[in-house]
Amino acid sequence: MPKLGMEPIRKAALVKATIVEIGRVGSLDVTVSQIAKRAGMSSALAHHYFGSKEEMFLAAMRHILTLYGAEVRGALALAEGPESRLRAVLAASFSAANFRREAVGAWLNFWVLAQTVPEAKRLLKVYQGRLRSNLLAGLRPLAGDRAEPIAAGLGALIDGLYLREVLKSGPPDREMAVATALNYLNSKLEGARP
Amino acid sequence: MPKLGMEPIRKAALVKATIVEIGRVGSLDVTVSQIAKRAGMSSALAHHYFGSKEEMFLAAMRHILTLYGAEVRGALALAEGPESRLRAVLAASFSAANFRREAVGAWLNFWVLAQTVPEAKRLLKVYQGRLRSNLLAGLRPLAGDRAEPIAAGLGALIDGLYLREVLKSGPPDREMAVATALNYLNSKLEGARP
DNA sequence: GTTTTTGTTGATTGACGAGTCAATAAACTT
DNA sequence: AAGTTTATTGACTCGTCAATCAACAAAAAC
Repeated sequence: MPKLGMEPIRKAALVKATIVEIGRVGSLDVTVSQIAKRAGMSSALAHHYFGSKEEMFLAAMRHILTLYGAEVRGALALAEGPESRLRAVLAASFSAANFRREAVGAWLNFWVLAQTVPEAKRLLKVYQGRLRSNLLAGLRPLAGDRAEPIAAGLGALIDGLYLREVLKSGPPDREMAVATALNYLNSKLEGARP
Repeated sequence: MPKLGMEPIRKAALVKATIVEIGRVGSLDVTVSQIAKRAGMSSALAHHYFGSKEEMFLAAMRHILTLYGAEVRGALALAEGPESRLRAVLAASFSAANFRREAVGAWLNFWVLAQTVPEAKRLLKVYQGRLRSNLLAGLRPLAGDRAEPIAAGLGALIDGLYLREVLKSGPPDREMAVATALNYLNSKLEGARP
């Protein structure tokens, strides 16, 4: 029965299942068995491939971060000019894939994880750094010196919009989120233009 | 040895200890024993007064919310005119008491709790509603129709600034947080003034 | 064709933790 | 003084869960 080359497949399934389960349960109190079951294998196999629950969580974070990074890079590739680039970053941040309840719920819990697990903290900082530099690249041509604080504010605003999404009942409202962020951006940029 | 009328004292000690422990550990994975120990009693007594761990968490949330509400009300009482009121709300949100690592860490974890426990969700919504209406009261005279979206954005920004505080190493930077929020406010209001 | 590597799981271990209980004691009531 | 209420805890129950292990199966290597 055992086919070879299962490792990457199993790992991918586990990562996906981890995110789903965390999103579903709404906390990190997910058992390895739950995750493994959803991924269609025994909990022993999950341990076999990842060694520990924590490693599974970290792999899931890396995965989300990778997806997000790819999405941003893709959107950025099509954009021309600073304004369009900023818009691209926002669009990616609130894309259907990233802004769905499941992912947002997982995101929140990774934030909690970052309080305890240094590697998780590091990963979140990577995300923050990337977001910051993406925003700065677009902002500097438009706002010069004032780019820095604007980027900081916008970054916090994005995270805050994610946070609020968690509490909302009903379907995610990407429109609103993007509009709020763009709005912020515009009122900031108006001040710097003729 | 047993003095009477201990209930409120014990409960208060437990609530305080709950917040401290959640902030210290950085997650909701605190044992009742830890909390009780910090509050100077046996875990059995903690159960005696609160019945369950969840009730303790909720009491802790209510406590934080009460403190925050009192702080806002106090600041608001001294303020005159819409602008001053807005400033007061921001100052209270980032006051030394509310913006210390411990409280912020607990806050984040309550957000997680809200995903599972309806009463926690309700409490958080109360907070959001209060913040919203406080902001609106100050904003409407200054921005009219545009008050609504500005308040939504500002609310999310405040939550986002809290969130980012969690990841930061080093001491909390209230100055920066207030400045960022005020900055947001100003660029929003400029558009609405002559 | 035997050995090694890779995949897989059921069963088990060992720890830990929420909640309960019985027992003890001091204070208040009558 | 007898009875009741309030305070308090150590010991115990019961469940859960991460992690390990022994064993089995199939492919690959030799």
